[in-house]
Amino acid sequence: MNNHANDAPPTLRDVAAAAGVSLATADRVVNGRPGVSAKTARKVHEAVQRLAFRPLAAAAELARSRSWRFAVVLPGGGNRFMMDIADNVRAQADWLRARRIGVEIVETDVFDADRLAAELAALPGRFDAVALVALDHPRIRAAIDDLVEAGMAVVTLVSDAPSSRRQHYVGIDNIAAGRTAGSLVGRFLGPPRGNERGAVGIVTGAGSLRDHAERRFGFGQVLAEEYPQLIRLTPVEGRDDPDRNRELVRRMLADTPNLVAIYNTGEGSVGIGEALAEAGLARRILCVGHELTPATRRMLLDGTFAALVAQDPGHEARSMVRVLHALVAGQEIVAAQEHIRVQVILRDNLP
Amino acid sequence: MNNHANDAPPTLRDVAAAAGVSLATADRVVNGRPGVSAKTARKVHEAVQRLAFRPLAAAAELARSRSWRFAVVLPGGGNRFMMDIADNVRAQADWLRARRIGVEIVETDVFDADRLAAELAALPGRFDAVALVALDHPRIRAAIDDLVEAGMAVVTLVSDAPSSRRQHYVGIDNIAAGRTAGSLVGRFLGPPRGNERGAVGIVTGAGSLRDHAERRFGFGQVLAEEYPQLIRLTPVEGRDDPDRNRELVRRMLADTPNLVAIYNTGEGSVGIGEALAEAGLARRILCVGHELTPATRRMLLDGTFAALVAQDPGHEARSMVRVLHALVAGQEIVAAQEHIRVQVILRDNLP
DNA sequence: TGCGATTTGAGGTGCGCAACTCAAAAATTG
DNA sequence: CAATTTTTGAGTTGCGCACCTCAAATCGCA
Repeated sequence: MNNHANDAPPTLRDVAAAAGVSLATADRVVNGRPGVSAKTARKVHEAVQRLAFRPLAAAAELARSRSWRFAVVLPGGGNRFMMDIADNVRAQADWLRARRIGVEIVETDVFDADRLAAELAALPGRFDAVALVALDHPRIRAAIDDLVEAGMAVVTLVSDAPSSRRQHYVGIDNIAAGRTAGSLVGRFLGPPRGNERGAVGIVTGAGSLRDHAERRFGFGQVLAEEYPQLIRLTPVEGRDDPDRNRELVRRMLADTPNLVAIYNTGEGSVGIGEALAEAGLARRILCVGHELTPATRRMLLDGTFAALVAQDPGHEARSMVRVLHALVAGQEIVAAQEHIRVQVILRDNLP
Repeated sequence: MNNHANDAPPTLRDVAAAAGVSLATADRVVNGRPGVSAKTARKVHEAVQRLAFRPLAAAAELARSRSWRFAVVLPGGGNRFMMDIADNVRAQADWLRARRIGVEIVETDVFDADRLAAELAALPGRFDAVALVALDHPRIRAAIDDLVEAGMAVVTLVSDAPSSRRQHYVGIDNIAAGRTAGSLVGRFLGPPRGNERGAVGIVTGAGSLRDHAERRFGFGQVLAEEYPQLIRLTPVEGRDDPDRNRELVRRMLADTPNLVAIYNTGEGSVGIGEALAEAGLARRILCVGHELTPATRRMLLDGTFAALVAQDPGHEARSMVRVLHALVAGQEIVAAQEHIRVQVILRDNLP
């Protein structure tokens, strides 16, 4: 199926010759510079098509000789998953250096809209592009739009702000993630036994982050549609904090004798495991949570958690950098490569 | 935590200056050319460390001005998953051209060891590197070792030949994949009801491909350890052919009144779905299979299959090319990026 | 026809590195 | 010590492209 077996890839010089124009003109057309008549431009474009010309990536990059500065705005406060992302960005240091890309990680309180907005407003001029964990808040949306207005490339990370003008979102479909968790809970519990209706507890981080809200929504959807025999308890907010989660689950266990499962939409699952262990109910109440951390890995192995719904922080860190680079350098984004999967992790397919 | 805020990355020229040697000497050391005293080499290495020097990828690639030819040896015969891999390789055409990499896809009968070995023996000279779906056979192992001996980079794809000297394997851990399928079947079936012991049918492709054998092994392991109440039927071989599989499952249904689940280690799941539909047993017998194709996607959506264990052919195609390129160009392989995940796909997290 | 505006060609420079040559300097040897 | 070998420096070339200048050619229009 190969057309031109002729090995050496064509250069811009070849294109110019094939089009019957000078190198300068071919260059003007290919790089969209002005001062070329429509007719000549067409000749060049045809030659590009015919020869399947692609500028050699290395030569183009070298000649352009630009360097880039990216900012990555992450929530501070020891969130394990966010630390994983930061570590994975740092792990790319060599790769980034070799491409003249400088990345600065900015830690901030993403729950404080004013603070985050101020942080964002300080970025233009100092950076060419930003990735941020977005808070779904009008002020943040406006701040993002201002960044785009200022000519920066902006991508959201992990939690999206779809109504803003951000160019790209690096993260999972959180409704699908919630639905997946719902299906796992429903199927793992199995068909109802007799007339007893089991109750399912929902532990969540905070109402203001879009990702958690979407997960709750997807989870509720599946349970309502497919497993109507299950009673969904009102979600309790533990702000991703293990200690708060422990306390909340203690109370949940005390109040709900028919509790059969717990779903945690966010971090701090270890608190849930502790509360269950105290009550001697580990492995007797089905638990499904999110994200693979040392703590959740342990609880998956010991059976406290039956499954995790996860996204790969390494993939996200690499994808984010690639996307930012493609955006600022005007390159194409390989959609399939940048699609972040909703992973189901059982004890048996732990990475 | 940044050390040298000084923005512009150091060049080899800077390294030479810092080490107090000439550019030529610095170049000799960095590129491992002979004729440099140990003492001088040390000085240069120290300067490289101190300045955190990395050759600019674009400049190095441009200067080397080499082109590469890769061969990808895939099984012919319309296997959907393999076609997906081929398509994903072709989809990288532009990316590959821009890096002077030519890829040729070679279709062959990987089940025929002699034919495959002959095909492999013809590669040296014409190609710099090979990726192949390996048959676990002494003759193939020898053929792979010959390729490596001839100086080619060799990676196995999808099915490994660990005892050969191939430099890398691009694919999933098939034992883990089988275990995952086993856990899904066990958990989805739920606790035993009364004294009835359900039977689990196993449909497999062929004994000679290592990937299928490993999946059967992992599946059997989990069922034996965790779900002893389930009876495992003797695996039946359908050679990944839907028609054969349909016939085999027809017979299985006739012979096994207590059949509760079917696991297919390979392709051709659609035949299983058809046999179940004929018998009016779709959605009543739990099915778990492998790989996401149009057919399995449909059966996942209509509930015939409860889950799929999958690997991402796009990821594998891209990873394979990256790894081959890194191997021939002497670059580093980013292990985390190249790790292929064992994915669990439910109706809710379909990509 | 002649004028100015537009289009095109020719050529140069630099990006950072790999790879090479040749001569000079230093170290090693008999 | 001289003769040799080893090490080092200085310099060149080319990779393919982006980006620039300047002059020549062509065009449209009055």
